[in-house]
Amino acid sequence: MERTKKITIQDVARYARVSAGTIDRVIHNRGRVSAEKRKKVEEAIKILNFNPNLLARTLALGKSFSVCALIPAAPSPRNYWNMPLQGIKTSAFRYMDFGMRLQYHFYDLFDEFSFMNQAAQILESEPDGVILAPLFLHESKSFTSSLHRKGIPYIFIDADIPDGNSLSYIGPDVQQSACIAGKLMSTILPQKAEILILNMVKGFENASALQRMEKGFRDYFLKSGQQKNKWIHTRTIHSTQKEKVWEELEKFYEKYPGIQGVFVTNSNAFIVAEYHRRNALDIRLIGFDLVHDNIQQLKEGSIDYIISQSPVQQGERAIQTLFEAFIQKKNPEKIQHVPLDIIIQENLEYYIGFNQQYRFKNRKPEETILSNLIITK
Amino acid sequence: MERTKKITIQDVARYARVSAGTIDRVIHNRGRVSAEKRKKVEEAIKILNFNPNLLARTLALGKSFSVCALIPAAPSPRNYWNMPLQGIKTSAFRYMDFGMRLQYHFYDLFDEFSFMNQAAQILESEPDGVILAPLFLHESKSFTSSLHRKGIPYIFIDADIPDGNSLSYIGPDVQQSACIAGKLMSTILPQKAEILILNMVKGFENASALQRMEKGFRDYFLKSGQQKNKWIHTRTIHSTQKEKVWEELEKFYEKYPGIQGVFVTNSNAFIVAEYHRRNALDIRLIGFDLVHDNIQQLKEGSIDYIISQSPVQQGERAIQTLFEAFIQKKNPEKIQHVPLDIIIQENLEYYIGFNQQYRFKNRKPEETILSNLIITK
DNA sequence: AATGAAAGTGTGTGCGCACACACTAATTTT
DNA sequence: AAAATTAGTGTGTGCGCACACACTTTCATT
Repeated sequence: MERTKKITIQDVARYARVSAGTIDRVIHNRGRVSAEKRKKVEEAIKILNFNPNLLARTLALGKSFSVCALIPAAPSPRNYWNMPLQGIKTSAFRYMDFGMRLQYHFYDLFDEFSFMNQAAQILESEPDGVILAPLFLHESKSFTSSLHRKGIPYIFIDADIPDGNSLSYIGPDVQQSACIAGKLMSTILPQKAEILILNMVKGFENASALQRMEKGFRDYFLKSGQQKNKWIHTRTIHSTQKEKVWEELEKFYEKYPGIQGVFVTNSNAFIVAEYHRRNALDIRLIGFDLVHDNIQQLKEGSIDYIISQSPVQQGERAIQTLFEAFIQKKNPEKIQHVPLDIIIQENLEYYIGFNQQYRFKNRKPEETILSNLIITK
Repeated sequence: MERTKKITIQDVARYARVSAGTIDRVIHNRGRVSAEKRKKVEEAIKILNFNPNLLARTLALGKSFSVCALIPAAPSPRNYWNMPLQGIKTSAFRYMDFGMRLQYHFYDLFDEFSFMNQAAQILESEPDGVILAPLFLHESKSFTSSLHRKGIPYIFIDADIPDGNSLSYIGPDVQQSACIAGKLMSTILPQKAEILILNMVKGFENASALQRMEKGFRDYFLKSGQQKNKWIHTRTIHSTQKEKVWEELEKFYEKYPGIQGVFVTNSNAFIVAEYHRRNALDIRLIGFDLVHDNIQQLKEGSIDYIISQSPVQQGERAIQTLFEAFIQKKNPEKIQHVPLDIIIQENLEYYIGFNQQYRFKNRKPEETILSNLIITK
């Protein structure tokens, strides 16, 4: 714990034989510096390897950055959308003293209007940055173009809308994750098999993601030369309600009784798993995301593989990216893919434990984040 | 970017009708405060929800924390040990302004003496914290007990030596990772099969880890009721030299020609993969860690699965943990398991890409970290 | 009753930086 | 040629905190 010294602006000033003010002008390109001294200063900075102290800078500026997160509401603590939220919360909490202020805006997964509503609120509050999960394609596009017009940077998480204007996309490579699903499916099915790709969406969601998902899955079998042995169907059920889905499944299985494997393209695999279990169907099942019900079904063997797309990390990286952009003036990578984790019964506990660590670290952030906020001007 | 205001020590002082100095005394338990005022202050802190600004505090203290990392040297950039190092570097860089000073001490993976040598140097420099990969059991124990005596906290990464004194262990659950290997192996082998667990160690390494590894692997087959159908051998080759290993392998395969799957318990699976390829042996292979040669062999199909134990993250979390312990006075979790990633040909690219992000973010940290260091007292 | 120590409290300075302001010297304007 | 700009530079203050120090009050000691 010794007292050490980094090069400070004063050291540079002494070395260049000018005052700290001049150094400051050079650093921030504020002009009002003669060419001669500017050169001297730049030299000194280089030679002494001066790096402004981020703490002092932030403290002196005393600015704060408001960040809005626009994500689906998690109706229960077990819901998938709690996980990115956890990541966002913990990370934002960490950067609070740096002036990061976080506001959540939740929308109803099944209600475009709630999305638009919240989006409008965000636009009104004129934040410095936005993190959003663009589940509704059309509405998201409209929202982000408004943000772009206002010069407010935004980050997509979970799903991408490649529009060239977003600060970054943080999430899985959809096509790739589907390809992994294909590989895993092929390891648990016989040579010849009939497979179902099952989409469950309420209605008007980001359809291109579904297409890329399907492509990735089919591509695996194509690339590995199995397409002749695999008969792959695709079905989209426009609901995520248990009864409705079961009904549709019943119809489908009646028509295609030979199905041996199902790939569910979102986090609702457990609904299918339950159906299989109830009807004593021996069908392999692969799905996404470590939500509670999926975990249960994996434990009981009704789901074979779960692919997890680091949801907590997505939230963390989003905040981290904004922090770096605002405070450190970094230009982030346009695309930040997150690890895709393959979960089976045997490693399940460790992923759950890992998430709990996050939950633990994050005991009471929301009060502290918001109650401290007093806007003075 | 508005100007916002958090509760400051002055606000609390006004509220409690005392001076800032008194608040400070209460916060730091420095005594010299009457019971009456102490109570008032504590109340005020609670009511106003005062959280000292970490930036200002760090700035005012001006202390720095020296951290020593004791890990194996990475002879080439492709070496496994570069990955934890990357994580350590980037993370330490991030906390530089908080006073974190990092020093690397590398030891030869095959030379206990170099370990002891470096360890002695560390003890002499009396750092505030130590991160070490305890590959040599005996030497590590001796080193950490010295650290303990001196009151220097230390963190194990990669492998654990449960001694009750370490600040934390950050790494995989060895037994669990082996269990996953078992599961994966069982998906790619026929019902009845003969399997080899292959250890490759130079000599006097942390043997308990090997034992737990073997136990985890065998346990899987036990738990899943396959032990009667699987004949599992264990061999330990006391070398990691290609020729030597090949020689031993040849002998072994001659004796047991029925081997259909090999599980290599460290990052040297590629050596075995090459042997299989050269001799056109159709043997399934599972190993650890995304080192270059393993990646190659996975691409070419000579390795079937690679289990990766988030090496970069290990380094990051280690630094992060020390930061939190020093700056935020947090008590870290004693055991921090990292995610175990299952890598196949199809998701390989994404893990590599992910690592490259780190490498990119980390362009020139070492100069900056060390050259700024001037110890004044 | 005088002295001193100890307990209790407030003030002032510095951490490194950003920025407003004051000041000087060199131009330009009239 | 005097006045008014403007370019170029240094000084001072505050961000929120920790800590040294000065100061006041209390109470034991002689």
